[in-house]
Amino acid sequence: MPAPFRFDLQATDGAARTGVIHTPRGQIRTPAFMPVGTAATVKAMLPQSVRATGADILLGNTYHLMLRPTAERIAALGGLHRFMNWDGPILTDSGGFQVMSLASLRKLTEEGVRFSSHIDGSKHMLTPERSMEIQALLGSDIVMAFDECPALPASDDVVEKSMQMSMRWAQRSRDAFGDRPGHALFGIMQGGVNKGLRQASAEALTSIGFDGYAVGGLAVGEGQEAMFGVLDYAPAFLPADKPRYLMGVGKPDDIVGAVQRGIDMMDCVLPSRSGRTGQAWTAMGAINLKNARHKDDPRPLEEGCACPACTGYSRAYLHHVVKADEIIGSMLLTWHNLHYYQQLMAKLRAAIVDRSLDSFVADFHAQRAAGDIEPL
RNA sequence: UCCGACGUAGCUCAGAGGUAGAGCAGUUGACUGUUAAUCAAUUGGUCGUAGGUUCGAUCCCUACCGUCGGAG
Repeated sequence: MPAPFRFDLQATDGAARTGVIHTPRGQIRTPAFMPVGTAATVKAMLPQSVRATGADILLGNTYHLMLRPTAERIAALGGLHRFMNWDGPILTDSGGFQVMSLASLRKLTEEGVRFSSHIDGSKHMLTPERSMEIQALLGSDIVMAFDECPALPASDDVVEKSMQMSMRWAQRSRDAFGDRPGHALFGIMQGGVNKGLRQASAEALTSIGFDGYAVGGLAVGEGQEAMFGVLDYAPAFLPADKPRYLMGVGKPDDIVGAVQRGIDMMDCVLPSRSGRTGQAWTAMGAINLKNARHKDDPRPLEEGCACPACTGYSRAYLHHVVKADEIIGSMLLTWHNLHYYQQLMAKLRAAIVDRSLDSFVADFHAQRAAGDIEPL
């Protein structure tokens, strides 16, 4: 009998919360940042390295894995955890985001989404039921309801129609998910930047009942101010005793702002992707290692950082390997970025326990405002 | 020494009788539920040198210099 999925809230500071999500595969300390491993790998990282940065849980992706190598193949090979050699919890996105990001390849109906594979053009149908089936085949610990994520800005009319369909899909996802002890199903709130629609979406979801609730449809073009505007009210529409997951966010200052507003979980490709494109995230802000000013700089990327990139290499070396397209450049910067993100989450959790979040956030912004150390 | 080909951006090369382009490199920017080791922008040139023909030459002609190949 697997341990039940459970969220224990431990402390709050203002709207911010810290706690632990218990799953049969381990605990998730919240607020949590979840590295994205779309195609059964966090790019440029070994799973044990991701673990070493402090990650408790990874993301996988229904859309990408159903196309390649296929959910059935992963199931036959023992499930996604075994397949990718990660024994901690995995959250899988339902494919809803790809409904938007691959818009040119799809046809959307009430039934679901018919689309052409971006890999070989083959035709596929993704529905709430099929998404639940795929995520079950993968063995996902936290399953996301199948939704539609409209790109913003969009008219209220478009956002409302989309949200209402997502709510019908949420019910179908709930029905199809069934009873799977030890596995959680999260609903996804939509509604764009419209408070009334957000509230209606939250009510629809809570009346269905989920193990956790995601705030979807943000960080899709609306800007930070508008996103924070939604987060000023949206988390309070959701049950306090369930995890709240802000999907696809974000930059470090987005994360800090989201945590302040009551978000418990986040994921983003940014630390891993920008690690492959030469950008490092530090307490002083973003540093582009491609820039020529690092060419002769013997200092570590970030003084005091315990990651391999900072303890073993100079900025000059990181600049060199990034410019030379050496694989270790992607490895080191991704590692640093994930480490930085996880350190940030640990500090946020500690500050909430101490009820010192406001001063932590003030320091966070002051350090970034102070900017990079002087070039040599 | 002779014959031939070629000398155009940092590199590899297009190009056309009316004063030049690409790719890469360089320099920047972007990246938010990953179609991404991706994408975008952008700085570089008396077109080997000196003459000649022409209204006009980098393009045609001559010489020279250089590189490469062949012959001896």
